[in-house]
Amino acid sequence: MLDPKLLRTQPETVAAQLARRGFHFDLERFTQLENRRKLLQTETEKLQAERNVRSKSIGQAKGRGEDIAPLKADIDQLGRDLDSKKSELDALQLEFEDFALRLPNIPHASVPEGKGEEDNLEVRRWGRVREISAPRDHADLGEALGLMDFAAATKLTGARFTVLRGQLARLHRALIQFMLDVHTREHGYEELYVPYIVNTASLRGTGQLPKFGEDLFSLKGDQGWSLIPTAEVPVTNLLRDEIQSAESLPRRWVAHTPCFRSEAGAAGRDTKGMIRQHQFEKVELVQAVTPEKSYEALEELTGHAESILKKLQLPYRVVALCTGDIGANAAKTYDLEVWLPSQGRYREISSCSNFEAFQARRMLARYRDSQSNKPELLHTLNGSGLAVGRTLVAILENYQESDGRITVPAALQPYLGGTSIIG
RNA sequence: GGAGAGGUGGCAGAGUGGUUGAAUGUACCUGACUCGAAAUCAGGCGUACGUGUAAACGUACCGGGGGUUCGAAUCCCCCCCUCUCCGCCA
Repeated sequence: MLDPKLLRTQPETVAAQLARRGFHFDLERFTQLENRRKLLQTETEKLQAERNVRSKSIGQAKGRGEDIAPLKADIDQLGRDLDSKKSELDALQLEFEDFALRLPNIPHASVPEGKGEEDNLEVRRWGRVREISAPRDHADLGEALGLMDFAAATKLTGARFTVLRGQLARLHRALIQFMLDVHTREHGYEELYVPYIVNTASLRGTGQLPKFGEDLFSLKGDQGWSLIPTAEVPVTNLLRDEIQSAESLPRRWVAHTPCFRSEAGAAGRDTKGMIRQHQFEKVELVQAVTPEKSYEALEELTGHAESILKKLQLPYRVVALCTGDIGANAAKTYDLEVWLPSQGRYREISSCSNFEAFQARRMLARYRDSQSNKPELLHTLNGSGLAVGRTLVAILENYQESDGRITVPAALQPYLGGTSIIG
C-alpha cells in the first residue's frame, strides 16, 4: 500500500510515478472518492460529537434525578441521521480501501525505465559458460537416467508436476540442506519452519490479495485458507501487527518451503520439464530493516543469493528489472538468471526485491525508532536463495557429461555421501 | 471433536451501562536532588484518522464481526484465539 498522505497530497505525482510502470492511476476516480470521503467523514464525526455530548448530558441529568424523556426524544432524529451517514461512510471507505490495496508500489528512482522483459538492465555476469556440444535439456537427461518421471506425476495429479527418484531426489534434498546451511552459517539468517497454509490477512499483508488471488491454490472451507505461493507470505507476516525493537534489527530469516502456484496466466509457457510447476521447493530469504538501510540490504541480500550460484559454479547474470517488468509490490528488484545450455540463454532462478514500506504498511509492521521512540514502518525485503527445482535443472544441464551422466558440484558432494557423479 | 475458564495499554492487572482512552503497578522519557549513580519526589508517556499554517480540537479503537441502548470495555448473538481436562492421533 502506498502512503495515504502522499496519495492525498500529491495524487498527480503518484499517477506519474505509477505510469512509469505502465499502470493507469485513475486520478478522476480517486479525486471523486477522496472528496466524498472527506465530506462524509467530517459530517459523520460532527454528528458523533454531537451525540456524545448529548448522551453525556443525559447521563448527568439522570444522575441529578431529572426527567430524561424529553432529552431522549430530542436526540432521536440525530441518531437516525448518524446511522445513515455512517453506513454511507462505511461503504465508501470499503471502496476506497479496495482501490488503495490494488495500487502497485512506486518504483525506486534507480529502476531502469522500460516496457517489458526486453528492457531489463544487465548489471553483471559471473562464471564461465562451458562448451557443451549438442546440450540436452534437463528433462531429457533426467528421464534418460530414469530419475525424473513426468508421466508418473501426470498420472498422480496432472500436468506440471514431477516425480524424482533415487539420486536425483537426493540431490534435490541436498540442495535444500546446502542452501540453508550457507545462509544460516555464513550470512547470519535465522532458520524458520512455518505453515504452508495461510489465511487471507497474511495474503493481504504481503500483497498477494486482493489482486492476485487467481494465482493461488485456495482451500475449501470458510476459513479462507490458501496454500502458500512462496515462503515470503508466512515469514514476512511474522512482522504483522508487531513492533520490533531497534536492537533486534535487521531481522534476517531463511525458510525452506514448498510453493504452490496455479499460474493461470502462464499456460503454454515452459510446458516441458521442471521449469514451471504447480509445486516447487524454495529457500527464501527475508529481511526487515530500518528504512535508511533497505537499499544497502537489497544489495547484500542479492549477494547472499548469488553466493549459492557461485559455490555451485553455475554461470549467471544479475538483471535489474525495468519499471515495466517489476512486480506490483516491489520498489526495486534484481533477478538472478542462471545459464541454461539447452536454451542457450539465462533463466530466472531468484528474484530479490525491496518492498520499502509497501508491505509493512499493509501489515502494520513497525519498529520503535531509537531517536523518536515512536513506532515507524519497517522496510521489508525478500529473495529466493534459491529456487530449488530450477537449481536442480541448472545443475543437470550445466554439469551434463557426453554420456548423459551428471557430475555433482564439489560443494554438494559432502551432502551426497561423497558421490561425485550421478548415473 | 467434547466440557470448562479466559482474551483490557510495552508488560502485569482493575473496571456497578453514564463526564473511562480506560484505576493501579511496572517499564520507558524529562526534570529535581547527587560529584555521579541508586533510591526518592514531580511531570510526561498508546495507535490511527480528520479539520487546521500552527496551537489545538474532534472521531474511532478494551480479540474480530453484528445487535440492544440516548449512551457499551461492561448486556445479547456469531466467529477467532489461548489455557485446563477428556477423547483421538503423528
